[in-house]
Amino acid sequence: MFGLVDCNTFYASCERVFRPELEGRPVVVLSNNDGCVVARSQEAKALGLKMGVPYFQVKEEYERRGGVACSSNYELYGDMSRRVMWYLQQRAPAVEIYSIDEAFLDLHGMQQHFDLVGWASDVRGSVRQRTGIPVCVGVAPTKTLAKLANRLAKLANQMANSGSGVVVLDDEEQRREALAQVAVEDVWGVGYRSAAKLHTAGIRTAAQLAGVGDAWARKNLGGVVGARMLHELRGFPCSSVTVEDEARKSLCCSRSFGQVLTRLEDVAGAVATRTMRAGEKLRAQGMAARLMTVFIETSRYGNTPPPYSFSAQLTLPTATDDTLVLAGWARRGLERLWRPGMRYVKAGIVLDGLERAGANQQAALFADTARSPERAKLMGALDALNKRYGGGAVRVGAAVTTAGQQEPWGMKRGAKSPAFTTKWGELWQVRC
DNA sequence: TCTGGGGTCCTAGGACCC
DNA sequence: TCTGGGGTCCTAGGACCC
Repeated sequence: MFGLVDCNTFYASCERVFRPELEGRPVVVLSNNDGCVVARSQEAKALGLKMGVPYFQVKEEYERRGGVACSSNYELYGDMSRRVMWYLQQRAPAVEIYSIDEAFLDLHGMQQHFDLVGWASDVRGSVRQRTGIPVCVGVAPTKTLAKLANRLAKLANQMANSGSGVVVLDDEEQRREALAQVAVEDVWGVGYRSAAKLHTAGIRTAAQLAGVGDAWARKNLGGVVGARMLHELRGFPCSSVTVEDEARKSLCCSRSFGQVLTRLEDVAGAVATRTMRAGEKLRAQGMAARLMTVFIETSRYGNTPPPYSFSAQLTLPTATDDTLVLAGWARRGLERLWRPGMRYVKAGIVLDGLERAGANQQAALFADTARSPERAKLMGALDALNKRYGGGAVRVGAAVTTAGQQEPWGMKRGAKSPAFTTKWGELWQVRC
C-alpha cells in the first residue's frame, strides 16, 4: 500500500501558523512580484478566487470583502516543509518527498500490523500538533489511487469542514466507488489536453477511464505514460516510492523582473544573478553542468509581437560548477541572443547535462576551465560567505549595483511576512 | 501599470557508430 | 516484394506535475 500526505492549502497554512489572526479569514499567497494567486485558503476559494489568476484582476473586490494577500515567502515555506517531511520520515519506512507540500509513503506490509485508518488519522493529528500544518492522507494500492484517495479526503474535509481527512481504499468495492466519484480531469496524470480528448470520447469519470482499452490509451494518452496510469487506476502498481532524490537531470533558475528592462547591462545583471544562484544549487548537489541555455523573454501579453522568447544554448568545453566560469558563458550567451529595443520582463538559465563534480569529470584538452583545487576553495568560500551574511553578500561584478541603488531587476514583494523560522532578526516576538 | 518558478518523463528524427 | 541489425547521443517539443 501507498500513502499520500498532502498539506492543505500549504502556503496559506504556513502564514497562519505564525499569524493566527488570519485563521478563519480568506488568505491568498501570491507568486513572485505579487503576480498571480498560487495558494488559497478555503475561505478564499469560497469567494470564488481561482488558482493562477493575476492578482491585479481580483484585488479590489477581494480586499473589499475582507481578503488578505501575502507575498510569497519561500524561506518560511521551505522550512515548514522540512519539519513536516522530517516527521513523516519518523513514521514510515520510506518516504518520497514529491513536492514542497506532498509526500508518498511506502506502507508495504503495514496493513498486517496496523489498522490503516487509525494509523493514518494518528499521523495526520501528529503533524498538525507538531508543525501546525493541517494535512489530508490518502491510502491505496498504487500511487495514482493514493492521490485519488487523498483528493476524496480533501473534498470531504472541505464540504463538511469536519471530515476525517483520511481515505483508505483497501478493497475492490472501495476502489470502484472512489473511481466513480472522481472526474476524469482530476486524475493524476490527466492534464488539460488529455481531458479534452477524453471528453470528446465521452469519458467523464475515473471509472470510465480505467475501463478504456490499453491500445486506445497508448495512442491517445501519451504512450506508455497513459498505459501506466490506467494500470495504476485498476490497482496494479507501476511506480514505487523513490526515496533518494537521485541526481537531477537539469536545473533552472528563472525569474520575472519587478519592472520592464531595456538596457543590456540591466538584463546582464539579472542573468548574472540567476547564474550565481544556479551555481550555488549545482555545488549544493555536488554536480557540474555541461550544457547551458540562457533565455530572455518579452511580455507575452499586450501588443508585443511574438516571438517573445529568445534562447541560446551553449555547450561548455568541460562540465563545471564554477560560478565565474558559468557567468562568463552566460554573458556570451546573452550577447548572442540580445536584440536591442525590446522590452524584457524575464530572464533565466537552464543547466543540463549534469554530472558528478570532481571524480570522473572529463577534462578538456585546451580549455582554461579545468577544475582547480584553488577554484573549488574559492567557490566554497563564496558559498560560506553568502550563507553567513545573506544571499548576495558576495557577487560577480555584473550583478553589483551602485551603492544604495535598487537592483533594476529586483522583485516586488509588497506584503511579505517575516522569515519567522530562519532569521534571528525576524523571529516571532512575544509581548509580556 | 500589473499575468510564477520550478521540475519530470516521453517521443521522434537525425547523425553517427560498429 | 525484398534493401541488416543493432546501438548511442543529441535536439526539439509535448504533456504533465506542484
